Amino acid sequence: MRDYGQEIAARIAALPQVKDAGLDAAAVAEILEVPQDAAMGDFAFPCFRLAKAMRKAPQAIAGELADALSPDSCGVEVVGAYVNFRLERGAFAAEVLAAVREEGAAYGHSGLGGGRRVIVEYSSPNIAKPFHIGHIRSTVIGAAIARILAALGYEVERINHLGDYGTQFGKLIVAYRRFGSKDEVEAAPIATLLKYYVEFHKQAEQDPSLEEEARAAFAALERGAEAERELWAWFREESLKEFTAVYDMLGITFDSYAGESFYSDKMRRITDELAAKGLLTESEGAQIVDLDDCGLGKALIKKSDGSTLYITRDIAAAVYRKEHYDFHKNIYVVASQQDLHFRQWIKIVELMGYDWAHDCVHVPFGLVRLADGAMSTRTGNVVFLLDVLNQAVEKTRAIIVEKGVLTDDAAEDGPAVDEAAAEIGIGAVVFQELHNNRIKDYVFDWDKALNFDGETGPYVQYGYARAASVLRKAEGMGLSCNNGDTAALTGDAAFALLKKIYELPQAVREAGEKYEPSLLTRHVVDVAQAFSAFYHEERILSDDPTERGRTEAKLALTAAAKQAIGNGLALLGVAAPERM
RNA sequence: GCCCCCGUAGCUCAGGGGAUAGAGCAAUGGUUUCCUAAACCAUGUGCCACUGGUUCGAUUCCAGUCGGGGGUGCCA
Repeated sequence: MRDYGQEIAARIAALPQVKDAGLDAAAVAEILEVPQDAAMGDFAFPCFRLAKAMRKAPQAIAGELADALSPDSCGVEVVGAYVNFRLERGAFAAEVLAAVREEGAAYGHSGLGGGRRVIVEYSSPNIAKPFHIGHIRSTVIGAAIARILAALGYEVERINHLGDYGTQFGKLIVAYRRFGSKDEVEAAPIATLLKYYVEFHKQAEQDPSLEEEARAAFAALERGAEAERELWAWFREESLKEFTAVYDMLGITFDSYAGESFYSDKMRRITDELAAKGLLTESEGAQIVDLDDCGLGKALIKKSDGSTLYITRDIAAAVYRKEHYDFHKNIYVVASQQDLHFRQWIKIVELMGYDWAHDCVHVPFGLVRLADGAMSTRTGNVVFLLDVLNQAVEKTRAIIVEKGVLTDDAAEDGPAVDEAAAEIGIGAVVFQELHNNRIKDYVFDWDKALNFDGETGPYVQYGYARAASVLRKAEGMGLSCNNGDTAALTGDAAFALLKKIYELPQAVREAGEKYEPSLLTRHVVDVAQAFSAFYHEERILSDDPTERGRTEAKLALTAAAKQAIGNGLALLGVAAPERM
């Protein structure tokens, strides 16, 4: 597809006045903007920056540039210090529709990545603890980033760095030995293990020696003690079963579940290497790397009892991944709380002499709170993800039944209502998670989570379903959506929609470059809003033979809007129902 | 104490040197003999936390202040 912004930038940059001012096409493209008010035009070039070099008022410069440009374009006008450009609407429509039709499900994708390998680590729950609403963030944001990068032509490796190691397992082992029961665990693994975990902390408050005992149990596990190892493996296996059910609901997959335990035998090498490179020093009986000079404090590598900490595991994991995958980028979708942790270990890897330290990227996100305070598995103040998903599905089912369209329309499909309720309800939860800047903290609110009006997943899905419905009817009427008279698409609503569709690939690219799925989510909302406005403003279907060319052009636009919305939703991991 | 992030409409949030600062929710009014009303249209609100600096121009960049959150050695 043509890049209109680049073309206009090139034309401006070719002008002698602009050349003399020292601006090349890339610099002009950087300055060129899209006016916030569409009435101003489609692209705008502000002339303020030329004022110094040309020693003239910006307004005068704008007039001069417009005069120089106008012989080969009719869509140029001057407003104040801006040169505004207007696209030729019919030709633009033909260009965009052809591109979407040709690229289909790959519209918005590109070869930017050139097949370079990128690791995305996400989700990474702690085994033996249930998924709460806080865990949805890494899971859903990470999966979206992975899909977006894959669409941009990177070879993506998805890693679930399971929290399947550490002192917490010492706690569980101690708890299980003190008051656990095998039957109870097997009946409901995560709920039971969580109960033990909570009970452990309650008892540890009375008897602090339990903490010591737990540390000892983990130290034994790390040494490879048979009994501890067996219990640990059992806990891991049982809880993984339950996680898989949630991932299935969300449609999320991984290429590797190599978690912390996977690196348990790869850490000796790291601590040896740190010592050999003179980075390790002893302090209060523990081994540390002193990063005070970089303003990063002191990083604890090895505890005084000889066991390691997660920073050592992260370094070992990074070294392993570089050797095993030879990544171009190694991306960690992990809460912003761990910012210092990442800055510390990435700095340590750099000090070890590995220049690829700079290819390790922490992609942080803000935390989820409840109205009555921080969520804590330990104290039981939690909202479970499964409950949220189920409630969203149930509410959706109620709406579907109330509306009745789906039950009548697709009664012969039988499970159509179940399927749609799942797609829409879960889609709503996922979509909302991807709607805001990931760095923002937020307070979980049931009413908001179950609101399906306005800028929400169901709103976007509804636009998609309506487009699908129009296209189904058109097919029944023997109308095509593959051609038509694009002069029918020069109305404001149609043109606004075309521009949003045209901008989708750029939104995908920016979302990938900034690891910020919300940029894509917002754009998909824009496309859906533009389609809704178009749908209301202009009647699409008509059986008038003299109107056929115009009707088919509108159908082509409807098909393109459906494709753009569908492609965007697919990258976000939200289903696109054909009916709702 | 020190470090990091955030502060924009009643609420939830976009925007991010430049043309009158935008959406959604909530509120009010309107739109269905017409392609799905989970929709569309209309109406109102802003010392863009504060103070200073850089700039032709700052809500946007820089410094400081205040407010909120997070982190800050034997959890992850």
